[in-house]
Amino acid sequence: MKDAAWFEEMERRIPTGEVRTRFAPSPTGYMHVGNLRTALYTYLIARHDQGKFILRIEDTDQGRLVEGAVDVIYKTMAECHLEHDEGPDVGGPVAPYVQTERRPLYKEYAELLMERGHAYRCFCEKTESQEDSGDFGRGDDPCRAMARAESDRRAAAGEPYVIRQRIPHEGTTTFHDESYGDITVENSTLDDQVLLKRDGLPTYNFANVVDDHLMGITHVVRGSEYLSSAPKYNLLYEGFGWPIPKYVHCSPVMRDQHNKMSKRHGDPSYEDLIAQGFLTDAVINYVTLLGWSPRGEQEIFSLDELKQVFDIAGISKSPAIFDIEKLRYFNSAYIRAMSPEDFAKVAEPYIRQTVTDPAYDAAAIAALLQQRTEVLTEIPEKVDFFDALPDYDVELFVHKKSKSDKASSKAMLEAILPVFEALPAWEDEAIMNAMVTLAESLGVKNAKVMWPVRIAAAGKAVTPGGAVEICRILGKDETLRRLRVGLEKLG
RNA sequence: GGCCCGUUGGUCAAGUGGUUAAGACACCGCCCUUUCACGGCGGUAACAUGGGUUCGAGUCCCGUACGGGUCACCA
Repeated sequence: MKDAAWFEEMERRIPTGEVRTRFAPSPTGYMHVGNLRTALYTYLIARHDQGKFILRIEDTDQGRLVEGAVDVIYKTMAECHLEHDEGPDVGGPVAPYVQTERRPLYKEYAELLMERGHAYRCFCEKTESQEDSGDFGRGDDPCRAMARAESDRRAAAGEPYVIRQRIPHEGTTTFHDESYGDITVENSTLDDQVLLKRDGLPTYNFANVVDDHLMGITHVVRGSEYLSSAPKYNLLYEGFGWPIPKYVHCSPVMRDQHNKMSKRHGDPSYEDLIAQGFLTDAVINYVTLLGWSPRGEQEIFSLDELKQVFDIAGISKSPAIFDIEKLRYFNSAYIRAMSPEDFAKVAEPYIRQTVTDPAYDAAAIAALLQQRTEVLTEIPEKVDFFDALPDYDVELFVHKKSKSDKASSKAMLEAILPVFEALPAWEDEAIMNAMVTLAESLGVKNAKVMWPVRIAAAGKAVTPGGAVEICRILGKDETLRRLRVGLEKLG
């Protein structure tokens, strides 16, 4: 064990005088929505107070490491603009930021705790069944009462052991959570949890306390599943004589009344949502509002705005059900708010999935789509008629509101065909004028001419943009061809 | 099962003893509109439940029900 000077040196390194929060994922795969929300809250709490946001990788479970998972974390956080001030890739004053690289530290602190009587070695066989292992911690672990001399002797002899926390049998422990308030539990309900595993690596609970303290973390933000282990954390902090950070426990994000969002149930992760055509900013905005509410009535917030207005007091205690419908609404709002150029850029790959003819201008099509797109993935199907006129049902020409039927549609198409043919310039205004003029001369409403033109041009009832825009983009020749196809269908 | 937490419309939620119980999504209706959409206006719809405390309770206390979490050498 290190001497007092070493521990003092560790204390001196700890940054003070600023808000410091950390996002501490374990690299087990993709970023699920609950994780993203926790990361977001953690980030916003730091940024709101001009504090530091730290990324720490919790990889103490050797059995669950997933290759490439750390990269997914970096990538997702960068995409979401959750830039961290300290972390494995950027360094910082309390490096390293990966728990397996901090391995020697935990042993020192576990021994310090043992020195102070708040922990002890346990030489019992590792139990496989959960029921058995549960029994141990309640205080009847025979090793708890073992004399220190014997413990030292067996350890020196190379006998494997774990280090357990010595929880008092009597009394109660109270901890304070920023949103749940004070919570008090009987110490007798707490178990002598393992601090240092047989493999020498710390358990999550122990590594967290040591790292959070050594990294100067002021706000511990995490899921509410850790609420019940919080008393044991307090006992640990007290055992070390360390200040207790502010706890912010967040309720889970649910898929329905009974189940958390989970990959197992087929619920989307952040990556999935993006693949489904959602915009990062919309996802961030929506997820932030799942379990947190601002003071006013504004709902659309940029990340910068969130940094200003986010406050811990707005975090709710009860679980929130993820509603993809509302996400769709946010997404459409974000799409509509984009500049036409930006939207064209993100929409083009989707447009080109079905509109492969380079003669059709993707930016022009994007302009039609922007006001009526909820998710990007619905774009290909919306514009597939440009490449190939669908084999549509002739009944589409029947439309009550414009008083169109098959006979009138046929008459209108026959009448507009020569007018279109004679048009010198194929532009919106000319196309519109042609149809309006025809309608006037025939004494019918504009819609009566425009309805069949749009149907014939697109071959579907719902289209992005009206008859004019569609004809313009199709070009004169193709429009005329399609109008003739329509006439054939109408007999 | 023990312990802990939670419970306002279908969903997200405001609300911190006195309100006609906000707002948003979804839904319905109307208007606008060359279709759809967008937009505008309006509407349906909630304090889990039983006891207290109080002049007065969604708000405070106790019980009940329901839901969730936790009880690993996982995080």
